[in-house]
Amino acid sequence: MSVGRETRLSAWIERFAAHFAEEGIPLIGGRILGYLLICQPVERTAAELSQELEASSGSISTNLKYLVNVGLVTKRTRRGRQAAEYRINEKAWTDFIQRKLNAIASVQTLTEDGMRLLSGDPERSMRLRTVDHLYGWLSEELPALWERRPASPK
Amino acid sequence: MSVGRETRLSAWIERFAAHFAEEGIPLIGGRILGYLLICQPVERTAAELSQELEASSGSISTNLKYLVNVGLVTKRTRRGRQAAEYRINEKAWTDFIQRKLNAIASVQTLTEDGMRLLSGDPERSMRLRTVDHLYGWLSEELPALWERRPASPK
DNA sequence: CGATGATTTCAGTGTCGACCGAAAGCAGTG
DNA sequence: CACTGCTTTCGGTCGACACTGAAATCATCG
Repeated sequence: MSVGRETRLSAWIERFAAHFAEEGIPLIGGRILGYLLICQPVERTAAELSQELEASSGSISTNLKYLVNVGLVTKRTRRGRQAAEYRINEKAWTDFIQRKLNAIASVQTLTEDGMRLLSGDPERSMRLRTVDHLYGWLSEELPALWERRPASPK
Repeated sequence: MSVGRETRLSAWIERFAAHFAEEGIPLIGGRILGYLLICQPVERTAAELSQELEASSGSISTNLKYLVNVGLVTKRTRRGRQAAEYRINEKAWTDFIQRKLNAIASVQTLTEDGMRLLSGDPERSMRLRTVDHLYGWLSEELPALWERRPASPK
C-alpha cells in the first residue's frame, strides 16, 4: 500500500529542515520554511503553522521573527484581520545564498592579515601562503560568478 | 608602547578560531589550526599544543583526532620518539572548501525532489521553482568553477 | 620487564540554545 | 468597553556539546 502525497510532502519538509539544521537554522525554522514553500494557499497565520507543524506558539513566534528578519519570509497584516499572514519570499534566497558565498570568501581577509603579520619571514609564512592563495582566488571568483547568476524563471 | 609580534599573532589565532567556531568547529580545534599554520618549527606535539594554547590534554586530544580525521592536520610518529608530531596539511584545504561548496549545491537535490512531488501541480510548485532554479544553476556552476581552481603557488 | 613520558579515554561540570506553555499584550468586533 | 481570538514575551526545562582533569593505556628506553 502506497503512502499519500501529503505524507511524502511532510517527509520532504522534514528532510528540508534537517538540511538547514546542519547549517545552524533551528529545526522549527526549517520546517516553517519548507512548509511555506509548498503549502496551498501560500499564506499561513502563526496559529495555522503551529497546528500544522505541531510546534508551540512560542517557537513559531520566535522562528517567524527570525525568518522575517533575514527576509526569507514576509509578514502581511490586513485590515479587518486580526491574524497576520506569513509567506515565503522567494526573492530573498539570492541574498541568503550570497551571504553563504561571502562567508567562505571572507576567510581571505583573515589569511591576508596573517600574511601581513608574517611579512619578512617567508620561511614561516609558507603554509599560510598556500591557504591564502586559494582563498584569494575564491574571493575573486565567487563574487564574479555570482554576478552571472540567472534571473528568476518567467 | 607597541605590542609584540607574538602577541599580535596570538590575537590573530583567536580571530581565526572565532571564524571557524561560527562554522561549527570547536574553539580549541580552530586554535590548533591557526597555531599550526604559523608556528615555527612547523611540527608540534600534543603536549606542546596543550601548553601553548592553555587547553587541557583531553581537549587537545579530541580536537586533534577530529582535525586529523578531516585531513587538515597530519600526525607523524617517529621511531625513537614517544611523542607524535602534528602539522598542518595545506593540501587538505582544497577538500575542505570543496565540501563547503558541495553543501550549498546539494540543496538542489532537495528542491528537485520537492518539484517531483509537486509535479502535475504547477500552481503549487511556483515558489519552489524559483528556488530550484537558483540552486540548479549553482549546482552546475560551482563544480565547474572549482575545476578551474589554481594550483598551489610554487 | 619496570620506568618514563606521552596520549587517549572517560566521567563529570558548565554553558548554551531550542523548545514549551502559560501569561501578558494587542488588534479588531459587537 | 468588554469580548474574542491571535501573537509575543518570558520563565523554566531539557538535551547537546565543549571542556576539564584524573585515570587508564600505550610506546619507547634503560
